[in-house]
Amino acid sequence: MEGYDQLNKAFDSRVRMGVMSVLVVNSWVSYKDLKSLLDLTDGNLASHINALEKLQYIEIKKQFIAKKPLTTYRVTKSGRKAFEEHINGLEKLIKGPN
Amino acid sequence: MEGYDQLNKAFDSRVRMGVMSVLVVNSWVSYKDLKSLLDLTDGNLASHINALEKLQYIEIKKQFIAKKPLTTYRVTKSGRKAFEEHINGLEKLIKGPN
DNA sequence: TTACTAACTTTGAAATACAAAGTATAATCT
DNA sequence: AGATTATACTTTGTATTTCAAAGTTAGTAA
Repeated sequence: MEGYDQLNKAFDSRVRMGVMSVLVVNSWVSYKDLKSLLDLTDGNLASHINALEKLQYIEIKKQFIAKKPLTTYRVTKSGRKAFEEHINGLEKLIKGPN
Repeated sequence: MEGYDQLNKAFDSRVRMGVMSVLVVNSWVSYKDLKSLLDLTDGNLASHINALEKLQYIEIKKQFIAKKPLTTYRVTKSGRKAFEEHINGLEKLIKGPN
């Protein structure tokens, strides 16, 4: 099974796939935007973000903008690498043998 | 998030991705082969196969070959469709906006 | 001071994952 | 005949994960 062992357990989740997919193409996306983009509850988003942060796949920035708190996220270098590896595995799996 | 809502929860698993990937390109693959291809324990493989069968994504055939039991699996039409939809979602996610 | 917003955290229930051990059936060995 | 082996599960039990709902905190606004 070519590619199978390149699949990363961290991305065995629709939500985490969604978060990473957003973050690999957009830098510093807000909590609110992620929540609405992926249509999640607070508890759910927070726990997935937490998991990705613990793995150091994403990085967090907290600021006040227009006098309101704004938390934003971006993917780290190793997060990007891990995600690419996973995608790579998926592509191999999907293409099949040939 | 283009593609995000095409992701199928049923395939939020390395093992089920593996099983489906094998089965979309090979018809009637045996239990034993799946187990060794994906390097799984019996309990684990059986439960994932069970889940896929309940969803009617795979179909099971039981025979005796060379006087030994042989259970084989193939993907169903709707399983193939569901998997393709998922892959489609993944591809959209991965390609990003552009 | 009360209400509101962003962003969490906590709690708890349900679902999922997984290994280890046990089971059923038929075949083969002694 | 009795024991052993192979395939393919099923059962059991634990650990992990997922998720919603409710609660929390800090700053802002009326």
